[in-house]
Amino acid sequence: MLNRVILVGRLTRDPDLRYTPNGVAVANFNIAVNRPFTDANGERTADFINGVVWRRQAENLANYMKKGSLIGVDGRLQTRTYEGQDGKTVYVTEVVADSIQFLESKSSQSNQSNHTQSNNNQGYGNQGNSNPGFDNQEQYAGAYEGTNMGGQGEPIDISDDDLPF
Amino acid sequence: MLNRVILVGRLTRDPDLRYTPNGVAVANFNIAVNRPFTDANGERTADFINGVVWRRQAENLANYMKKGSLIGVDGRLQTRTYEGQDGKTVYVTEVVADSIQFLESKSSQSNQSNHTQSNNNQGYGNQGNSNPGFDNQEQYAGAYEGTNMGGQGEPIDISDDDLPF
Amino acid sequence: MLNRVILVGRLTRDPDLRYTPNGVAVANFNIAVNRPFTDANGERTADFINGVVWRRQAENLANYMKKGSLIGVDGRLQTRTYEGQDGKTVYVTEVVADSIQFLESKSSQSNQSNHTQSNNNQGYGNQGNSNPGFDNQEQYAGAYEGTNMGGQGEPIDISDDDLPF
Amino acid sequence: MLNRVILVGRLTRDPDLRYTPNGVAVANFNIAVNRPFTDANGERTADFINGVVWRRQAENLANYMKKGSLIGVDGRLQTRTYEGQDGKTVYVTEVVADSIQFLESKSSQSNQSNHTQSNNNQGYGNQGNSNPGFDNQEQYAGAYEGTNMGGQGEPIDISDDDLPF
DNA sequence: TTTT
DNA sequence: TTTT
Repeated sequence: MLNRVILVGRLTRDPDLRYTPNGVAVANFNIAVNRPFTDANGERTADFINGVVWRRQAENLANYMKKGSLIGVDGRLQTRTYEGQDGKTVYVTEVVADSIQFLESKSSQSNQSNHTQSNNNQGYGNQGNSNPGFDNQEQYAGAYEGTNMGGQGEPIDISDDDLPF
Repeated sequence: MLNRVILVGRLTRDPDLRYTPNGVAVANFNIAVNRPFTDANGERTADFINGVVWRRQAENLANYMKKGSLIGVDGRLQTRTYEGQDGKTVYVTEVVADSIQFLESKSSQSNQSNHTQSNNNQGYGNQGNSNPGFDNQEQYAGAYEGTNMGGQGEPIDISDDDLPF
Repeated sequence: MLNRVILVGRLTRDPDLRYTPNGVAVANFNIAVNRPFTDANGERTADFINGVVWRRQAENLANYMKKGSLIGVDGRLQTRTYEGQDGKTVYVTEVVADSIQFLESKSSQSNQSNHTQSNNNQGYGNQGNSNPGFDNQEQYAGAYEGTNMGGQGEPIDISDDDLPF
Repeated sequence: MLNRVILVGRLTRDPDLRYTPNGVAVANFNIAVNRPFTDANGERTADFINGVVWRRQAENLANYMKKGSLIGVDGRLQTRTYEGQDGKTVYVTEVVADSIQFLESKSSQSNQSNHTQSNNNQGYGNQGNSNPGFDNQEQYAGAYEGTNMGGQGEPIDISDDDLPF
């Protein structure tokens, strides 16, 4: 059934990249999407939305985006439940991203310190081919991702083919 | 910021219509949106998504749709928190509908009993004018709503103006 | 870049199914999407939007939907130009469907004559396997398609696996 | 009926701001939306999509965005026809924007000359109140618009209330 | 348990 | 705490 979510927002923390036992990359993230209106107290508010993305796009997200980065997300809304530490069922609603567009590169962001390695994706030698044979149409969605390493303060869309992996 | 959700799904229960202290109608609902694929066990699964809709559309939803009805939803994704009965913070993600399209009328549904009044919207004398001066553009979104009282088993889109209130 | 279109509308004519020289199925269609408001003369109007869909979904669309059928479309907006018969450039904007949801089956529609074969998809012996090895993720999108051969006047979502090809 | 389009792209020319005889602002624009894949020749291609936006957002678009600016668009797909100079009917498909998000301000763009007044919105004394009483919910959509006059090369979302008109 |  |  029709199920489509499109968001533009800022990462509220660095993406959390992990690998399944089978070596498939998956990144969890949370973005703040500012509301177009102020609340009763005249404060601007935001919605804080959880998302998940898989495979190469997960790795790209973790490698190029960090807390504060602006991204566009095109995906589906999914729900799941799990048992909380207190034994109660917890209900989760999150966006499973089909594609993520980088609207602002790390290097175009101001408070660039880089002495802290906030990137939580270090040293998995098998990243490059953790997803062999990923040559179907879904790949194209992956190419939504753009990035920009030049720091000229401007988002650029580049193809997956141009990314360094 | 861009925040858009579009869903087609079936109500998992009758819509829950209430009124704010100021007399503004608001309906909560939950829809099952079938996933386009089967899970690991070959089972078709669904996402169960909560939604909210306001004013006239809330009343229309409660009046014309019920558990099992198929609807289309166009809205925004919002998050909020509240304190659970155990004092813990509960996180809620739900769709705030800008417009709802009725894709199947009550009368076109099969197990039509109608001896049970499952409709939980009875006898609020102020419904009709609970939203005076609602004559702005947002009204047009309201007109997304279609309904169909003839029971010919076919969705019809009609304007708010054609609805009996 | 983000590019997403979601529509619900009725086919203004039977889908036009063709095959590329390589045997890939492609269906062109046009849907009327009713506007949520009336025009200056109080008339309800519609937008008439062209769409294209590929492969198995093209065949399903042609096989199960016809003029008047209600469908949901999730896709991308694309533009192209061609040279008209008068030598002038013609600009085309159309939706390339990633997935199509059948919201009303042929059999649930009223003026069912069936003595005319309005279906323009006849006798291509190779349909069934015109797309061998179509077993990637894009397939799941295909499973958005539902159909309903029972004629009980109600849309049903079934998996591609349940379709007779 | 459901009709939703979401795009992120760059203006291919300066927005064209005009006023109706009644003094209502309307801006036409065209954006290039890069496709996520390369064509048969390995070239990256784009779709060139026409859009329209009304009232305050039209004025904001013309005042703050120019050729090359990156914007997000949330709207509806509409079609219309007109008679061409050769007497033939021309079919137009365009996006009517409900809201536009500024993802890059003029000042954050590099080739900033500003000695040419590319802004085609000059001196209409009635702009400020061309839309009296525009204080309904649709206004909030207007607040999607962000801009950024500081030139720090970073998109900012601000409320309509913060805009200098 | 929040971004700018 | 789930629809068909």
